[in-house]
Amino acid sequence: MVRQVPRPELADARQRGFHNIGDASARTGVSAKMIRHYESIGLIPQANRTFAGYRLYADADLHRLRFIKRSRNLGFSMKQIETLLALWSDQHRASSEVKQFAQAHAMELGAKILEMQAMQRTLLDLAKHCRGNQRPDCPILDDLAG
Amino acid sequence: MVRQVPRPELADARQRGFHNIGDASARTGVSAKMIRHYESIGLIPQANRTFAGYRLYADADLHRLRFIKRSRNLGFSMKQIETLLALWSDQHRASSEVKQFAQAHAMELGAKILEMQAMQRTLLDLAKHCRGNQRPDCPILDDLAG
DNA sequence: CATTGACCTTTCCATCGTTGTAAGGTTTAG
DNA sequence: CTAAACCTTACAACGATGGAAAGGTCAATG
Repeated sequence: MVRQVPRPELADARQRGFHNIGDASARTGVSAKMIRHYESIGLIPQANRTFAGYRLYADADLHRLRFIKRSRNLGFSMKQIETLLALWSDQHRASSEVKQFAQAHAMELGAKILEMQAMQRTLLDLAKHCRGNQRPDCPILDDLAG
Repeated sequence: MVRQVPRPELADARQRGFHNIGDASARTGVSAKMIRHYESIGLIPQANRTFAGYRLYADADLHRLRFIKRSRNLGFSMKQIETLLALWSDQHRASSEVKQFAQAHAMELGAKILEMQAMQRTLLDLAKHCRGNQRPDCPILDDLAG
């Protein structure tokens, strides 16, 4: 009676095209830490495990992780990425929906940019009026003080 | 034997020009919550108290709170504000020190602005190539998917 | 076969600035 | 006297990430 392999070991899984979390991290640029985190908040499905408890990722999972990574690079929040992922997997959604979503985010970014530019302008303006010498009098602090 | 007033009551303190935390908040735009927080992290000195434990603020304290508020509005971090407050109360520091500090922060802001502008450009570019109609095909998601 | 080092696991904590909540004491106006 | 509006502290949460601890597993050595 030949005993069956007692556990689907990691090496087996790898040969069948699965990746452990370190591999997945290296291939997607998402840290193992964050992969686990994304799983915990439901952004990616619960990973299959080896009998030893190691997470296993198929190529589709890596694909999803790269999608998340790219979205983060564009400044989308986790909540927004949740929406993007839903749109991505919804074959029937209208592209206008996605376009609107992207444009709305671009607007948000624009608002933040304007805000920061205003800060920067004020700062540079204050600095311009400051002698910047050895003397203590400084319009920058004077302005902050009101 | 005339009993002395057992506690310096709030009303008394108010008449002597002190403000309770709600007052201070209203007059500075800093929430009571944050005033307490700033005290806990040492950004402002521990407030005097009435015998009942209510915090009391003098005008100088309000001044300091407004300084903090304005600095926050310019995007300085708490740590940076700590430095600014130190510079503010240092009568002997050179104005060049303050100017450099302000300019350094302006540079930081500039870097973040560039980053967000790049995100925005990419997003708008993607959106431009998306039809935005009833059909499901969408270059935005295609790009995010890689 | 034993050890070692590189991996993996979970759990907890920290960051930063701000807000919310809960449970209780104080003041003030009616 | 009571109710509303204040105040107090202590704790938790947000969003995204990193770090550390304590322990199990795997692969390649000796």
